[in-house]
Amino acid sequence: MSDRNSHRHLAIVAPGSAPDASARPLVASREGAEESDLMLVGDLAKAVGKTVRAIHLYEELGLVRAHERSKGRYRLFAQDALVRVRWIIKLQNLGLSLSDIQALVRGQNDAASAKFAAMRLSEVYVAKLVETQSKLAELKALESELQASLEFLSTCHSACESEVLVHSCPTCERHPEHPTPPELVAGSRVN
Amino acid sequence: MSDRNSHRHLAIVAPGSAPDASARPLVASREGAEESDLMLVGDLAKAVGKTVRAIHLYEELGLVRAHERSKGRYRLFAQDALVRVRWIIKLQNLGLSLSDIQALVRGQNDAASAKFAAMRLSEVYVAKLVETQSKLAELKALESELQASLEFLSTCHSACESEVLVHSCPTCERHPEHPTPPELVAGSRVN
DNA sequence: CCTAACCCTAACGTATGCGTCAGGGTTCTG
DNA sequence: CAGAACCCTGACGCATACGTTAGGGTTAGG
Repeated sequence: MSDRNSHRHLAIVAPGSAPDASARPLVASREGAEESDLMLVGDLAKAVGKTVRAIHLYEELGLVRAHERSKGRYRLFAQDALVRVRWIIKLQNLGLSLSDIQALVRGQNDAASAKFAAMRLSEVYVAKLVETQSKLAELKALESELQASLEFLSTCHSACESEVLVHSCPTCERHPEHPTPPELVAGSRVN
Repeated sequence: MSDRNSHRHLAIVAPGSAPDASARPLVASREGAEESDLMLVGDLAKAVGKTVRAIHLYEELGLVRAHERSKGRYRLFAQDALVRVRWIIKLQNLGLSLSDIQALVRGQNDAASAKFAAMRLSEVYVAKLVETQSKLAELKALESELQASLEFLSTCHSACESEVLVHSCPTCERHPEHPTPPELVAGSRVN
């Protein structure tokens, strides 16, 4: 946590009309259940597990927006920025690049109606669901291969002698359960 | 497939001793069940779904080796190169970088015994198994979120009117099953 | 011998997602 | 008012895994 952020007050400047120049509490203390409305970029970053640089980048790309700026041009983020950045992170984990996300955001912003926006979003999510499911299948297959390989290799640990060299593995008879070694094992011995 | 590779013969040059300069069939036809022993880099690349450049890179990094070279310095790969490259690809899919794989290969080559090599390999595979399982968990969670989001969004499609603007979504009452929208939906509306 | 289709080496280019200065303000505490 | 701890805006740097171009041989068929 920003050690020194705990008792801060910043003056804001309203975005639309009257530039509220009067000092007003914006970033309150974090003690107990007391939660403030606005936060600095460092707070946002820490809350979502990203760096300040990353948040800056997202803003540059139009993926997040500060709710307002302090008099000193500090970015002041509202709570919904947390939701937004977490959303970005999830999309990244789903395999979207930042420019994919940029396109998605634009599509949402440009949508004439909520219904249309929902349709666009659905299209992307359907595609990603399919991709995710095939990734899942692939990873499950790899998981099985790893397990089979580890089982195979455990026999090497228990039944093989220290003098045996790798190059004689092809003629090894110590793996009754595995007539042929798993690919993850076979591949390591080729060269 | 290399369209023109189908009737090739290359003279080889032996690696160790007598440089067998006599012409000898090396890359045979691919028709029917006839399979040859050696292949050119392009054939290997196509067989594993990588580019020639990628194979070259793997060789540079010491991850694969051509069995021999033709008189004209063409790389001639044996069948086990297929096993090897597929192994490399699987390791990549498991999240190892090429230099991780390089280290792994060196570790295997340097291993004094088969048993020791097996132990080293096991260590890597155990770590990757754990990683893979947590990735699986993460992806499953994302899959569920996608499904929940799509279900939520389908209500938008069926129950929302075209005139409704996105900004009024926060007060929408059309989602009885979802008191609060899924994060993948909520995040798309913040800005 | 000619040519299409490959292959070789060397080396620079590319896209992504931040990391990392540099140079200079801002806030809040004491 | 001093100082620590942040924040701001550029802008260049970086690692990965190849892509691409350049310039030049090689193979095998016709």
